[in-house]
Amino acid sequence: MTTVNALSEIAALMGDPARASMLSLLMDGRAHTASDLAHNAGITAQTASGHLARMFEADLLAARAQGRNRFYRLASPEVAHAIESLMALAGARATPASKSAAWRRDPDLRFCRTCYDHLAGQVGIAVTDSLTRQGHLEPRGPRDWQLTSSGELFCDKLGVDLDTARQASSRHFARQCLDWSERRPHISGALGAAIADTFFKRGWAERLRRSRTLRVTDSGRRALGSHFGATV
Amino acid sequence: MTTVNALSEIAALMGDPARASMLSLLMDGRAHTASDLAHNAGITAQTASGHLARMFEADLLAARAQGRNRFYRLASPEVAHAIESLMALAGARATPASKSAAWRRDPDLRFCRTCYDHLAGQVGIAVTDSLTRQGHLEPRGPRDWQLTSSGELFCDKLGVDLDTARQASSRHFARQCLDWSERRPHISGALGAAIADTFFKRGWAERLRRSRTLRVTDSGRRALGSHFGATV
DNA sequence: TCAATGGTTCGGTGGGGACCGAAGCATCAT
DNA sequence: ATGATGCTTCGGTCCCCACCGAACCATTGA
Repeated sequence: MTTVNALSEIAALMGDPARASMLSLLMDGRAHTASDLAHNAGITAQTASGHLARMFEADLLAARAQGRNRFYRLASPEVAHAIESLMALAGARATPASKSAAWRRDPDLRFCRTCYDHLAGQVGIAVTDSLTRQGHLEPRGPRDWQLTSSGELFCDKLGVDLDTARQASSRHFARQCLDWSERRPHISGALGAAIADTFFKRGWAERLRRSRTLRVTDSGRRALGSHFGATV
Repeated sequence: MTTVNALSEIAALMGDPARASMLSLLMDGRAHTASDLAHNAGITAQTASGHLARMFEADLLAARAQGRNRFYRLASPEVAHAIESLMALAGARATPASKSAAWRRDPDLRFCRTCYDHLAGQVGIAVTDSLTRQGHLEPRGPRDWQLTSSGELFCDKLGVDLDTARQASSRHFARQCLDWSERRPHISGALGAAIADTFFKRGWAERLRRSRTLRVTDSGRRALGSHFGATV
């Protein structure tokens, strides 16, 4: 009886068109802002806020506040699995993310920029992905990474000033920072800043005017390919 | 867009407490009369009739008229799987305190039950674990298993009807089904059904009246020990 | 044929919840 | 400071739908 009630409660949450629309968007596995989800569902922000709070309360969603924004994502692979199995019943296929629309506006800023003192945008994500893919970085806690021994070697070879980075004991060493354009975490903290410094020192990237936008140089593109296996 | 609407419609159907109660009863894989389902859900016959018609229209249920009675059953294993995956979410949400309270009332259900047409609960997990541990079953893709050559031998020795199982080419042969009480996959699909049939045929387990709960016989316990190396 | 039983259709009622306007807080920008 | 932006809370309206009473149809058994 209790399990039946729980079943109906979960299903009822997914059964509202607005909430289903949000969940469907979140099926891309990334985090989206509350206003993004509201706009996509065709409802006002205050209505969406209520929906998101209810789904968060039911552990369907996880939330993370960053600045003025509040990012929501699916709470677990099990949630995605349940949604997918419901979609299978309807004979519908999972919708891949259509990001072409968002890509058009301000492409340079989305490509590469600073996030305070570290790299963000597609380049920041590419660097982070490369480090994790090669086993240089592994998760430590919910919002941090830790550098593996191979990661230390890699950074030394690259010329990243790890000693200075480690002296800033008051700040996180390898922090996850959520990227607002890519909606995925990139590396920040002392290590992220040290990596960005390396990019500047070696002439791989340079700041534009007085903006956060960065220009990736030709040698920078080559470096991204050779050191990080990224084609940008 | 259309796929989102379809998702919300299916979920909304499962989101009503009365309908969820009916679906939960039908999870035993058998057919039940409309009045049976109505009584179980605690609603009048005419209300239940409306619910059943809607779920039938949405292809969640299949119906068969026999005399004055009308029997309803789940339309497909996919429906059962979707319900099971929602139950997994609901079970995860429950706090340990209330969870144990709910399960203390029905420990047998958690121990052994049918999930549509195959074994679930601790016994279902034990069988599945044994098969993988002995190398009879190995992962194939994200949600399937495949039977190894030693697995075929093992099934033959056990008396599992593999030929019939293979003839059901429209359904998955060895599917992973997430168990809501154990939170781990057990084996479903045609092979899962064939294994469950073997348990019934050899008198290792028997259905309890009007429920998904199974009783494991003494010989069943011995068989679990000798064939599957499980102490239950 | 006439009851008895199982199931469905119809009409009216009531409650829950989805929705938005307005207002209140935060954070970021200039 | 001042405004702009993102998110939330509060209050009130409105609509959908679950529910039941009553009547109707179909099958069975006498």
